[in-house]
Amino acid sequence: MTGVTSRKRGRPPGTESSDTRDRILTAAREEFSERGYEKTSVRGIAKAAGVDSALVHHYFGTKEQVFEAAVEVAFSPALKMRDVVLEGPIEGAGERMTRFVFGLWENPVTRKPLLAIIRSAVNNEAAAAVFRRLVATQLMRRIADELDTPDAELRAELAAAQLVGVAMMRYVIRIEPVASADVELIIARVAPVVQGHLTNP
Amino acid sequence: MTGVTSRKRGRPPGTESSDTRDRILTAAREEFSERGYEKTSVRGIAKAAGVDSALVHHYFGTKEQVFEAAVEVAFSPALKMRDVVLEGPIEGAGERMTRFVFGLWENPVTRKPLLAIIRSAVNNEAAAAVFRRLVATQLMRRIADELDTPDAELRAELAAAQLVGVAMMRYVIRIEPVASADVELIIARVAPVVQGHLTNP
DNA sequence: GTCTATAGAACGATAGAC
DNA sequence: GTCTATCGTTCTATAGAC
Repeated sequence: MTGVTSRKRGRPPGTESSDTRDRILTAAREEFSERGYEKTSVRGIAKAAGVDSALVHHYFGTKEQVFEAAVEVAFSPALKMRDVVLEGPIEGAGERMTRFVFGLWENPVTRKPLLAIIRSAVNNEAAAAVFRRLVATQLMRRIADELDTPDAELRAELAAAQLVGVAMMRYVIRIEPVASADVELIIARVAPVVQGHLTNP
Repeated sequence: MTGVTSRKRGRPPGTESSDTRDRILTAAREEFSERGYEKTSVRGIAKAAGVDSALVHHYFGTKEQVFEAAVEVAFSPALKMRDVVLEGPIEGAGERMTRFVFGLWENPVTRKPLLAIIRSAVNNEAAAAVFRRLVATQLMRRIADELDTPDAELRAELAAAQLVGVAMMRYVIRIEPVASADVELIIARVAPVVQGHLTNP
């Protein structure tokens, strides 16, 4: 017997194992973010994680369930964004929102699930649903609730569209010069546009 | 002998056949635009065109060459855009550019190759190269040449990014309410933003 | 010009041994 | 918990008959 307390013996159900699960998730994020849903294979994830492909199915089930588990981490920072944007005067909401989004994209850790979602949502309906849930229902609608303008939801989405578009050009397709431009220069030009979408007449 | 003039006999080389080639191209555009590069199969294109898959290879070679032939039609209207945007006073360039782009997207015929390019460019490097050639080198750079502002190229690309972002939300991912909003309402909000990117201080 | 047939490879998923 | 083995499917691409 090990020197633990007097609870039930053995591992509690549902916690399963060591770090293998996390290694698979990390590998899955890497693969999905680089290749998108269709081009990523369960076998490729398994090889990158140094395990057998059957083990991936053992932990997560189908390929779609692996994807959902891999991108789930993108939701907590995204939900934080709502608070960040709404704390402080409305005149600064555009800049706070722009800075927050570029902060996520510039950080290699948070960038991966975002890339995975955007690369996959374009060709896969399940991933598109994840994208919609992330951008629209969870985020923009709540921000729109705080605007008392007509077309508030549409405005919030057009603001988001500017950010999504820059992300596409800079991080996904990598078109120059926007792909290599200093991020502060981009923020300086984009933040007023986002602000304008939210609050201009 | 047919009643033609006295040139060489038979069909000139390179023109090959009737309308089969066009039927394949139309089917290819349909498939690539709906599924993206990876999920589209040569067999699926062949079936949609009512021919054998080997015939597709016969006409175009590899799958990648089929793709290039299918999206080639997107280039002539895009090149026309440069002229449309630059004819007339610079104060109206934003609206002309916005109207032109939404005109392409709202027309089901021109929408298909655009969808094909954007759905494919996100996961396929060859398609990404097509996208870059279309958006950046052919279009935005030339428009930037006409602006005598600092960061002209970056400005032109941020303007394009707003349009790409709206296209993603409205036509690719289909997020509400922007997916169903009246196009004139969207143009009214987006055109000033595009104009601002191009000419604001 | 259009097809049949097939080579050769990769895929998702499962059953079951250890 | 981890792996071997394998089933059934689908894919690109080519060779070659008609």
